[in-house]
Amino acid sequence: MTTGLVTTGLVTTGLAQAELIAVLAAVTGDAPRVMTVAAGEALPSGPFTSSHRSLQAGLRDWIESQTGHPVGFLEQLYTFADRDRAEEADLRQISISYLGLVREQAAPGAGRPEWHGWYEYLPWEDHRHGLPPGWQDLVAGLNHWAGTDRGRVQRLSHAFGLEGAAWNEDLVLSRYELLYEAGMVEEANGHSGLGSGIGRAMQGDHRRILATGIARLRAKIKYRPVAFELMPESFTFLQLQRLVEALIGLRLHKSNFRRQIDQQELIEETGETTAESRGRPAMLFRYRPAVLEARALAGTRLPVSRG
Amino acid sequence: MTTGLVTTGLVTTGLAQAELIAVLAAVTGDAPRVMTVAAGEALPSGPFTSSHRSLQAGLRDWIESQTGHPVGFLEQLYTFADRDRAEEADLRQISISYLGLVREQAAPGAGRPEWHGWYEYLPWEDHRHGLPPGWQDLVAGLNHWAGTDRGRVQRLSHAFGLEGAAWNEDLVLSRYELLYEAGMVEEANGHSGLGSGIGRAMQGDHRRILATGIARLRAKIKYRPVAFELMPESFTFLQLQRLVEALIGLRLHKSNFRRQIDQQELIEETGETTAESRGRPAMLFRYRPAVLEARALAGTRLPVSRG
DNA sequence: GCACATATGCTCATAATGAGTATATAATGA
DNA sequence: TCATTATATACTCATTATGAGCATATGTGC
Repeated sequence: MTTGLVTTGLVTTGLAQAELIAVLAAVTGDAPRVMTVAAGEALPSGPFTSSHRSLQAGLRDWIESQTGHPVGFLEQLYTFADRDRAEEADLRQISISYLGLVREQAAPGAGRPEWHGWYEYLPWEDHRHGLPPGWQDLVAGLNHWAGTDRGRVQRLSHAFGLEGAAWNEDLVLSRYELLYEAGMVEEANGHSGLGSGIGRAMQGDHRRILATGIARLRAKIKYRPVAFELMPESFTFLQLQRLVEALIGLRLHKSNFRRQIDQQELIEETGETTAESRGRPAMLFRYRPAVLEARALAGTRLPVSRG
Repeated sequence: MTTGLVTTGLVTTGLAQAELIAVLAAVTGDAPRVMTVAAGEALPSGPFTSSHRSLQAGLRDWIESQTGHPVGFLEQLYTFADRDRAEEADLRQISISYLGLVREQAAPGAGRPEWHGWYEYLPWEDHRHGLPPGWQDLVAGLNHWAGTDRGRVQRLSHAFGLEGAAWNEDLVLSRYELLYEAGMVEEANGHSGLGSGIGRAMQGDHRRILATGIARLRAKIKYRPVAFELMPESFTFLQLQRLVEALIGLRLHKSNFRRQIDQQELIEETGETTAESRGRPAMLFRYRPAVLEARALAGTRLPVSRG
């Protein structure tokens, strides 16, 4: 193959150590969870070679064997190679990360992978009940770091919704990176282990990868009906709403949420109802996969000229 | 590091051959272009090792040395590893692809990389002047392939805007993949080289990667002001519009486009005007990078409850 | 029956969008 | 000079989408 990059002396050989890392998400009740290993301190990962035909296929098989449930949705997140911890000189570590959605969590029998709540690791991301605990300190710490630096102040305002800016739930990664820069997460200080940082730490850059996965999911849920990958077969409107709220970390307006789902015609009544809680029983719905592709990619935001 | 993947016998070693592939885009007049090597038959690529601190930094340096212009925007696209052409058994080929935006194309002196129009490779993607040439044959070929298969017919309708469905400019990759499945691009037939397929072929899966890059750019332009990365310092409204039209392959409504740009406050007048063409001279504008982050991420499409 | 709780439906002001029309300002040439 | 042409810029208006609040329906528990 003709390559342009070689001629510049950028590289000599392309050998690298390849690794897969998975952000596996599930939702239990109103708690979004992620699959972990190492007692909740790492995302599941492992080296990658050619025993499977494709990255995706291998990962899918593995996840299904681990969780006991099929992976509805599996998407590549990002490939990291910037680590300083290249163990051998001239041999690069490449980590390919994936986001997967699982309908239910496996029974945690026999030392199997554990599931932990997202917001243990990123507590500042949950705004469902107003400002999350520790918010004052967090903002104070960030402001101290920013000082009078115009650029830093602006980045903070934008990412954390300060000074009149609105909170944008999608900016999960920006927020983590700012906290890292500000030295307010444990990982930034070489895992000093003093419990000094905000939220529970993870090994290496795994918490950063988790943030990448959550950011992707929060963005995706707005134009693709991925939420149904996490729901049971039939569900009520409120269950669906609670799930979406759990993922994006915000409360939604009830009847407007209904209206939006309604007019997209993504779901249909099963005919049955629930009588679980006290109030009026809710109708049960099921997802209509037939229209999946056709709808759900609505908003273009460009003034396209028709005719 | 504790790994979960190892225990399942999925892998034994993680050694792989790593390669970088770049989709570099520029726009000349109203023609979007991509940088190529090998006489227009391949995207620039090369092996990757650890002589640079990060993937991104190395690629950036290299691009700037090649094009003579700084890369305004550089974003990872996708990592491919599913190729069957693993040259050595047990040694995986991993290709990490990037999308980069360049303001001007380099002077093509001395056998340097060439720039070619996107739509040479993907002619069915340009709908600025109505249906592109060869559209009838393309649809006929696809329909022949689909036959009476419900699934295929629906995928075609969705991706190509047939049977009442609207054309969605973002579905570049889906369209290429359908054409590949239908055997209507040369790459699907092992590069028979008969000129049998639609559009100009590329080596390996490079045309697929190009489609991935265009898809990403078309999607991104709707919520991030990336178009300015391709514009000169000052420009008129119409120039900006023509550029966006070139990228998305559609015509836009003039005054609505103005209004949308206007109310986002992304640009400001320079005070000068052009007198290039016959009509009334247009005002010149410049981009306002200060508000870049703050605006431009408008549409959430979720009924968030405020207060 | 009554209080309560939840589900579902309706209204309404405001904003965003798609489409079209009107006016302004230049070059060009009879 | 002055109509013609071409482009730029500014308004208008119907339709739809969105955010917010209120009203009604239908169950449980006592």
